[in-house]
Amino acid sequence: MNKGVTEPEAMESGTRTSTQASTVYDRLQDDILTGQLKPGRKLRLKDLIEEYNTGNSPLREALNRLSANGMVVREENSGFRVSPANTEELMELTRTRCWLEEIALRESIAHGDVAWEERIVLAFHWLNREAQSKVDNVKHTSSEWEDHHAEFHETLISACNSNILIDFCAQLAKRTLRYRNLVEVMEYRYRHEMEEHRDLQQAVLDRNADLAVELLTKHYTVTSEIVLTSGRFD
Amino acid sequence: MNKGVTEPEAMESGTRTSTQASTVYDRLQDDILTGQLKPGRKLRLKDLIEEYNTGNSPLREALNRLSANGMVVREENSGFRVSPANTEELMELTRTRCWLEEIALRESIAHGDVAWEERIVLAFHWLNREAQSKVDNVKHTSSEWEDHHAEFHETLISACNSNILIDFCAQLAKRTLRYRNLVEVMEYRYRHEMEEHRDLQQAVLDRNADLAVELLTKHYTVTSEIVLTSGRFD
DNA sequence: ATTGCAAGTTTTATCGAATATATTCATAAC
DNA sequence: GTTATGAATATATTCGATAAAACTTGCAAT
Repeated sequence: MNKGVTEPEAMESGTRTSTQASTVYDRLQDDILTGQLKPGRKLRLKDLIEEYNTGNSPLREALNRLSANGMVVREENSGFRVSPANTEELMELTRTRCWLEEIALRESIAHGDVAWEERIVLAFHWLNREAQSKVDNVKHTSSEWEDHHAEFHETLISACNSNILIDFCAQLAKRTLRYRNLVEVMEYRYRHEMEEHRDLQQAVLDRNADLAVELLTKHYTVTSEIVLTSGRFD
Repeated sequence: MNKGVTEPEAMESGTRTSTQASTVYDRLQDDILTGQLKPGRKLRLKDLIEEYNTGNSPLREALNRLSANGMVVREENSGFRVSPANTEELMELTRTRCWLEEIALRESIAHGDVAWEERIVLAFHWLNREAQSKVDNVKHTSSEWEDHHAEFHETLISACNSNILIDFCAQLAKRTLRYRNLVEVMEYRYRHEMEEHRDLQQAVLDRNADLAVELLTKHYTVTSEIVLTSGRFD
């Protein structure tokens, strides 16, 4: 509109240094993960441009990034859709996640230093606290708890000495989270997760790798099974 | 221009059903993997538009996809560059690759069926044949051998029952290949790779998981070390 | 010399329009 | 009824131009 004057002007939300493609990427990913955008749903460019109040190019760039991460599938010459969800994929995700996190956890336990232990203690503390406020019926967005939960699990494997592996695990965690958010019933969360996390943390701090791996694997497997029986996808 | 008649017209290369963004994606990836585009190199849009004879949008879409795969790094508001290469990353890649392929190989050996065995035999045959023609000084593009090589390793782990894991391994393979292509001296290939592949194949067909894993791990580790001592990155 | 600033230049990111491709719908032939 | 055909419509992809941001350069002050 104006060239020389670069009016700072009311900019939606103070997205200073970030690019538009990146913010719409974040929002899209978030909406997919939280289940706002349902699996398999066609992503019509025109609609998204309206919905996310952005332009053609940034939107397409975001979608292209998401497609490389498996969040979205690209259909050559006919646009994009949210990657479909099905039982088989959740099982595959869980299986693979157990394999990868086992390695990452063992390596972390073998090489983690004191600072790593401290980060675990802190992450557990925050998770616990959040869980407590949930029990006490304090208003909390479920996403806050999810953030702390993700943070806790990330911290456990953060000393594995491979950022690539950490990144893979993060991808698996995200894609799994989507399934959890697809089942409406939230009951499944009120099982013994607090105890599970406590025991897991203890085993890790004790450097008891075998036990820790067993607990972690069971944690993921049980969650997956609950989700599988609670929800119908595909 | 014309609608009903779809004039074929001189179209660069017969890109029928594929989109322009995808073809430039393939070419870019190829040029990065083969080392035509050196690590860390700035990717100026204007230059690439010329070089790849394409437009702004498809190019940016391709770059965005590549950035999600770690082939290219995005620098918010200042474009793209080829991901830098350094000793540490190669070591991390190799380490991670050994971990992941160990799992994938063990699973494949545990669950692979007869068809899988046949695919291995075939893949090995083609690789061997290609290697032979190399020894005989028959003209061969190095990429042909690389294709067969990749195919062989992919086949070994193809029965692991997790496409996600297979995909991760493929990513690691690609990113490792780039380092191999960075060292000009090709001598490193003329070691006992043929024997290594033969022994590996044998162990796999014998369903001797421990031996197979040992051979595979050594194969990757040795290659990595040779590359590390032959080339200087970072 | 070094730092700070401001115009000018280059490069990136985004927009709006044009083109190519897919999809739908109606009609006709079997 | 089912399949084939072709216009009409919708949608995706790409182009060319504009705006925004980063980077450079030159000059002035310390």
